[in-house]
Amino acid sequence: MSYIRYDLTFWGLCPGGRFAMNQTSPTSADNSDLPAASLAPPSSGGTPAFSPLYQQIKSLILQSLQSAEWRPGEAIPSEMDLAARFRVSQGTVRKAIDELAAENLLVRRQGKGTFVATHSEHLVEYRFLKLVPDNGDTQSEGPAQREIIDCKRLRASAEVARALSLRSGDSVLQVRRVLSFAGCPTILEDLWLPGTPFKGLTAERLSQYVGPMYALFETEFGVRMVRAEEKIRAVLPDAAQAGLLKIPKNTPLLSVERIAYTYNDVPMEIRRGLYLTDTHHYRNELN
Amino acid sequence: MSYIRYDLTFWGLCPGGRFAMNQTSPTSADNSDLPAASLAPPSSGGTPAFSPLYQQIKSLILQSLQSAEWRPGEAIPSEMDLAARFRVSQGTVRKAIDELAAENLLVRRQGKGTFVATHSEHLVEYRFLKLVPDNGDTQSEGPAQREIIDCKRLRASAEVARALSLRSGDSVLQVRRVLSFAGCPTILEDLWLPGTPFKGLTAERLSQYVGPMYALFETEFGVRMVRAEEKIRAVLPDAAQAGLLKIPKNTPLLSVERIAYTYNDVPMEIRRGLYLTDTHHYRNELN
DNA sequence: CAGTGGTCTAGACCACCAA
DNA sequence: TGGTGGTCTAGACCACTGC
Repeated sequence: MSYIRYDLTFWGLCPGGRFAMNQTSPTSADNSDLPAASLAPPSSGGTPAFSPLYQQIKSLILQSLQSAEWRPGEAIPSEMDLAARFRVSQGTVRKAIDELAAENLLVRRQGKGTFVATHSEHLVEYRFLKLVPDNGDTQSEGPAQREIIDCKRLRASAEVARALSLRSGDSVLQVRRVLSFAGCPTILEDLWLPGTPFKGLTAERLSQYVGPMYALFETEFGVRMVRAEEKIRAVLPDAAQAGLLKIPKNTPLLSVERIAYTYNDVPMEIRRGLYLTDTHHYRNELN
Repeated sequence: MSYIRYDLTFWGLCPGGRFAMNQTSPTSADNSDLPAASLAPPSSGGTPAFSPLYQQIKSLILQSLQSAEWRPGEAIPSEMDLAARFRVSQGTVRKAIDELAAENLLVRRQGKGTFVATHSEHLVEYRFLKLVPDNGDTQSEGPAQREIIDCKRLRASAEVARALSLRSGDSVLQVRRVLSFAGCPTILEDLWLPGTPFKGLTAERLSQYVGPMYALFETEFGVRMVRAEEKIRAVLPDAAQAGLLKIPKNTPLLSVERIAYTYNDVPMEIRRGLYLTDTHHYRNELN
């Protein structure tokens, strides 16, 4: 395991509370039986590297998520249990969980517990797909029909390698598929996955799986997508693309280039979608 | 003024704390000198209408923002002051402010205070504009050159009226402008504003003002945009649009239809942008 | 130095859920 | 009925800012 950023000791860099003490002269506090990674001394150069307790707790919870101590859909220990485990107050654990819930890594359910977020929850939950029908009625349209056009292993181009933090020439999986709504081809997607984490992924498994692709990644490969960035442009299709979407060549399309990340900002997927926007639109909310 | 939703009395609908009491038999608690709107009895039908104290505080703060008791850029009273004013603990005020800060209505600055968010802060802060240069360097590109093409008053079409919650035929202001980066026309915007709140807005004032348009709305008309929704499509320009952007007619463009809202989800602007995406892209983050 | 937001604790009670 | 998250309070101390 790797140590998290800043100190994990409870050695006097906490602003208040019962662990607070002189900032510049840490004493040997009662931290003999703290969780594993708590031995890095306070960083002694440059920035003070002050990290509040709840951030350290957040990092510890994050590590447990990463190491799959708790799996997607499962409940994590109660706030009181975690408070006892980390030897902090419930309020501190609560604040850590609050942030993780705000980032959609955890889901709180009153009376039941706190659960690891998952893409498999509601079968029609395409969390990262922001294309919606113009009438807004996602229900009547029903789930998308999916057709795998292609699925092959190849060597990463320089561009793909860079985006996925691989070496140029490493094995990657390339998938092309078409999504249709009400029989109408609407989305053409090309995606690239790093070969190693997705060993064993084939066109058959992709075709047979019911539910979002990210749910399959979770259950079959233990890869949970947590966050994504998209770059959107307007483009015209080439001949092959126009053919697959069954549209004239001069039809403008939305080009959506996505990079999806697992925990710790590790990129795990590149996806380039071409969206037909005559009956659908990309919906976004600004705050 | 209008009463906020649910009860504003502290009459026994608070789950815990010193005001907690039997939920079904509110007594005459010591609330003789509470803030103004605190006389609505607990709603006695349908849903229980339970609203936590901090939500009620949040609503009260929101009212003060709406009524311009504190103006954009100004500091609001300290947490302790607000706690005294509302007769709750600092922690409760803090939670209310936390949510408002998360919604970008307030900005916290440690050691200084809590401030009403504003669009005029950093001169180059186009908060709702997500178009960025492909190289990511927003600085080198510099601020956009703006040219007002047209600015006139007319009667609202049915469509515009509906989106702005006006009556068909009400006065609206229509503006067309072009934004250029490094001399290159990149964005063509048409926008519609309700006539009454923006009485006195002219092409001259738009041209002369330095800074984001939303900053002008704030300082000159007291209209603060808080939130927006966008619908994005790929389109081809018509002849006039192509001419203004100086592009061939078959250039695909991003069509970005935005509705911007003030406080309380009141729509105050429709904006339709055509974005040229050969050197720029629309950047979005998914969580 | 005083004032502000930020962190932490301890303890109480409430709403919701499942058994 | 007991356990979980949710709310509220009171009090302490810390970090940051500006006078």
